[in-house]
Amino acid sequence: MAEKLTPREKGFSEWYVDLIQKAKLADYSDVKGCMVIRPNGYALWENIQRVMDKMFKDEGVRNAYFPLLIPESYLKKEAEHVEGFNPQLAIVTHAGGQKLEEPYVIRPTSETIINRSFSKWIQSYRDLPLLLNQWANVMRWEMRTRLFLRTTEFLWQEGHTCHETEEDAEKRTLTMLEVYRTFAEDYMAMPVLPGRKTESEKFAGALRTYSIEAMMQDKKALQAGTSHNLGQNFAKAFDTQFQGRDGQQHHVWQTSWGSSTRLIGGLILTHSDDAGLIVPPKLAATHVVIIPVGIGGKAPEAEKAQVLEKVHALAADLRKAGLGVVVDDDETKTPGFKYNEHELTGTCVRIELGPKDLAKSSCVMVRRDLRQKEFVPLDEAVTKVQAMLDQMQKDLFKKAKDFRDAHTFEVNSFEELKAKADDGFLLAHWDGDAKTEARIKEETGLTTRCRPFSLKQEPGKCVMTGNPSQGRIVFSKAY
RNA sequence: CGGGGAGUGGCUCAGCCUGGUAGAGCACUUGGUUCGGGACCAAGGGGUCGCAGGUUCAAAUCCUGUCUCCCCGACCA
Repeated sequence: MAEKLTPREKGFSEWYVDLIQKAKLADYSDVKGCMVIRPNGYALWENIQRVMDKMFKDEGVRNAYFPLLIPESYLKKEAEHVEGFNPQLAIVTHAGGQKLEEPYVIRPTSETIINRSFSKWIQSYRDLPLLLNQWANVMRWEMRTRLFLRTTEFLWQEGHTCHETEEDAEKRTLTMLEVYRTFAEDYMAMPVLPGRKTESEKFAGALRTYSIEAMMQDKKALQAGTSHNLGQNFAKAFDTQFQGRDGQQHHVWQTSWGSSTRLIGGLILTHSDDAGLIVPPKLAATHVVIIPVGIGGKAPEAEKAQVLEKVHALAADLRKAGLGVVVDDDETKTPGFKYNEHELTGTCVRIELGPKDLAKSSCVMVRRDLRQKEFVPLDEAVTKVQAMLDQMQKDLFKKAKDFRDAHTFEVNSFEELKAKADDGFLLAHWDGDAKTEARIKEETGLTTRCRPFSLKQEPGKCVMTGNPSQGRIVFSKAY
């Protein structure tokens, strides 16, 4: 007997692309490698922005904006940086009907142009720390693209900070990594491993790169955010100096950190099922959809009016509680159609309300991830929805974490590593040699993700407290 | 750039082998009946079959060239 395969089992990639298009999150564009983010998809981004922006501000970071175009010479000032990004650049050579004397690069990231400003703004240690963030689009000409996960143009935030000491920069790097960890786990319900990247995986121009790594439902890793300690590399290239407490000139110590619309891809790949999208309540634009039933065609007008009145009263109560509520009273569609439609687009909770419920002063509630009907008295509806959303947020995280833990293994030999190459996260010892890393990738398709560690919040900063993997590094196939 | 696959109404695809001037399902429009898990019936609108050559009385179909897209790898958030 052949088992019936679910869409995800048949082809994870196809399921993913199909879901994004069916849920109306995004489309392919005619512009190669670029995507069109539709309102459903953009709503997720807006919520990510809203939450993250608040977290940044709580850390003392302020928003600013820098130009899209960067003089090519700026990029060339930092040798590793230009070498790393060169193959991925889109370059503007003509403008105003003329060939430009110096081409402009469409930003792949903004360290260089921001440092140009930093070097003008910073005079003294009193100007430090300088903590900036920008919400922007960037462009990287990738060989292969995938909706949300890797597109030629993408939306992101990039934070850039300047500090007086190396220690301050390192603390900031870790603090922002912790912000990403918190956001991923507490809001996206996506468990992540914070850790340090290897030399070969590090950001071009950085001293050290840290990342958070998540596991998707196909057991592949997704780098969901990075935080770099830039040292003085860019400060030296752009001559960003300040007069220190000792009266001497010093180069600033810098960090940069970024996360992108890729997070939306991570959200989908972590939680969604064969019925469609599942969105953690804390990031959902629509928490509740109320579907009035028994209101079509020949239903008595009085009954219909009664149902609709109750539905709108309930919607008002839920909105008053701060929830995103949609009433789907479209009479041209059947309830069954609507159930499927809202499951596809990931509405967290569905409420069905019809004459039968009205008679009992109750309603039917269904949590998106469980899809089980529950009868709830109308006067308890609001508190019940809130409890359901809380529980759903927790359950999604737990489910994802259990999945990751069940697919994380310690391996102690190359043979074992190779044998388990498709099984998830492999914690292995590694001699630190880039050649070994390259050979393993060549032979198994595995890449190093990060060397995990724990982070601890202390007043005003965040510090590394230990290595839970006993010096092991995470190998995994990755997006 | 290598290895696969595909280009036919808005979408998914059949037709191609064995040439005869284009079909289905979904979606859309109109009317009617429906409406508690993707409703049904009827009537409509919409495509010169990726592009360019060639063979032929005749090309979606055969030949040559070309472009594009998707999947797997190399690059990468």
